Amino acid sequence: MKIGDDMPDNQEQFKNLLKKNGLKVTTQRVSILEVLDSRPGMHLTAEEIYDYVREKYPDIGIATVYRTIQVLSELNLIDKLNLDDGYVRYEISKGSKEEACHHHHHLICLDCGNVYAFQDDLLETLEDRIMITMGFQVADHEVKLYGHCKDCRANKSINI
Amino acid sequence: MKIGDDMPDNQEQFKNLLKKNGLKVTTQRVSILEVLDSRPGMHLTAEEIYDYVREKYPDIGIATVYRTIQVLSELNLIDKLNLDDGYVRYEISKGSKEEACHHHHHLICLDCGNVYAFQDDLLETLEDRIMITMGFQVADHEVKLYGHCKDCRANKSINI
DNA sequence: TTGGGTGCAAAGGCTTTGCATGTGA
DNA sequence: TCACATGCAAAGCCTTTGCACCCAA
Repeated sequence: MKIGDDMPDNQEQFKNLLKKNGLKVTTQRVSILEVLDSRPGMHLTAEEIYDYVREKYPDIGIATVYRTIQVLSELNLIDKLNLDDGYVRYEISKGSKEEACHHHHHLICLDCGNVYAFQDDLLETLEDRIMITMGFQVADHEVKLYGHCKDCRANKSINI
Repeated sequence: MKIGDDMPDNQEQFKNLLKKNGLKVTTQRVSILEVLDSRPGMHLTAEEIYDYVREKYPDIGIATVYRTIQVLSELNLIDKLNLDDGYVRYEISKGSKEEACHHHHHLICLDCGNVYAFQDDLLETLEDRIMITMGFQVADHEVKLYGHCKDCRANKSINI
């Protein structure tokens, strides 16, 4: 789906979700979700979201962006990512209409800066072992693995 | 070792490390390291470090604390921990005089708030699998697992 | 109509920086 | 001596908040 398409399905679901929670459907909220929804896998800062929304809706204020981000986060429509660079980043939540299947585990390439997700099940083994060895029951996780992605590693070996 | 002891070994090593890097040995720097060194496993904010140092050295400024934290971090003497509560926390680095054996993986108890470390080797399996399935070579990690620690789980079952 | 939402600007809160003074080597 | 370190205060920067106006329901 191209950026800028109408995406009626997601928008309709979003509107209903807002109504269901006693929140109003506003142009601002829809525009912000649209920005995030049309850029899956991108990790945008509030400022970046603000800039994208202003392309279509120049009068929006940054405060509205922050407030909407909070709303979207509470509705589990977006996930937070903190790369410790002074910005909190957000991306559209992939699975989960009902349950929060937050995927707070990322591979961050030190070469190209791309951020990849990886499968939950790889973490399950780790969390099982933590339970066995430490008696610690994991309920949620935030895992950031820094390294070199497949593509960058391939490019490197070419350059040698 | 009690808080407040002299810890001549670590201090001496620290002083040499400063000199080796062309940095001056100052009362402030030694005091700040002492605060961290005498509280292993505690995760102190800059403000908390500032408060502890002022007990012995009331004239220190918060800017010096921030600048010294940066120095200690560059010398790999302390590790950063970000719990996303608006503060960056620091703890004395355990291993590693030479190599940075940063242990950026923590278990954070949602009940008591304690922060535990766990063994590196539990992550190795995960990182091996990431390489196999994704072709991503992990170089560093920051892993935060939130849940319920052994003690809190024990206390809970008593209370039922 | 009307209460929640928005835009603007100001305030908050952690951290960094500029600058004159202090001090370790 | 003198370059680096410090203390103070101001500034930076991201984010939140107060308030009057606006608008979806």
